[in-house]
Amino acid sequence: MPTNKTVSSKRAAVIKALAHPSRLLIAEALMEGEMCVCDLKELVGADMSTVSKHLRMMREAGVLVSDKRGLNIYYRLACDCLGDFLRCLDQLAPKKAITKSCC
Amino acid sequence: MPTNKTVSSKRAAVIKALAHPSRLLIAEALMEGEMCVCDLKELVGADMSTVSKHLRMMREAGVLVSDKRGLNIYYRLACDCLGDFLRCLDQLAPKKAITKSCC
DNA sequence: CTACTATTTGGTTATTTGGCCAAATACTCA
DNA sequence: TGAGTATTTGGCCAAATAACCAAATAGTAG
Repeated sequence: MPTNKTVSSKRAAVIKALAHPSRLLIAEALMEGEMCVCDLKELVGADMSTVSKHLRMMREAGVLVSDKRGLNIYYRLACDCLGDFLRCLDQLAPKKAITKSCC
Repeated sequence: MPTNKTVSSKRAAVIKALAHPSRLLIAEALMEGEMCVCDLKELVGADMSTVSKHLRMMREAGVLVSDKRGLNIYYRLACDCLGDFLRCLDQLAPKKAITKSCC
């Protein structure tokens, strides 16, 4: 039986695949529909090799699925739960200090 | 107006706060209710200073809220959307290879 | 005030990450 | 076959991360 720590590690690896500005930008764009690497390169504005490595990481984590058609490789999201999660996160307010229970 | 990239960066910073085995373990534990640092130290099994730094990061990202009572500082989750998201992620299957469209 | 407890902060180190460039693959089309 | 296009891989370097230990801080209780 898997321990709590094992489960958390696996989940964290998936979450890490989304925890980078460029990778999240890619995931957000793919919520609208599939895109090829060259489109994503334009979107991110980085070297194609860099984008390719991000995509590989996301694919290996199970977040993305790829599909080769013609000259291009198209990527799309493997799950549809991202939107709800992001909407929820957007409501959070970053804090710097420790909140005291009283005032 | 914020650009897509700016939005993604802010969101990614929040997600990053969850993208570490120990930090996710902490977040999962806090889904059951608040805990103090010393409890979380036992849970994670790392040096208290290490745990404290993880907690600080999560708090600054807005994921956790802290609350000092008596000698202890209690942490709890700032949002309740984690459970649904994790259930969704658990359905993903990590892949190594690029999937061909045909067979 | 002093000792004690819980937590945070600072310093150091080893590891991981993310970026670019250049080269290698893989595949299509003429 | 050979050129051309799309993508991945390998190498390298700078920067960020995460761990521990030791020391500082804040607050409580005697």
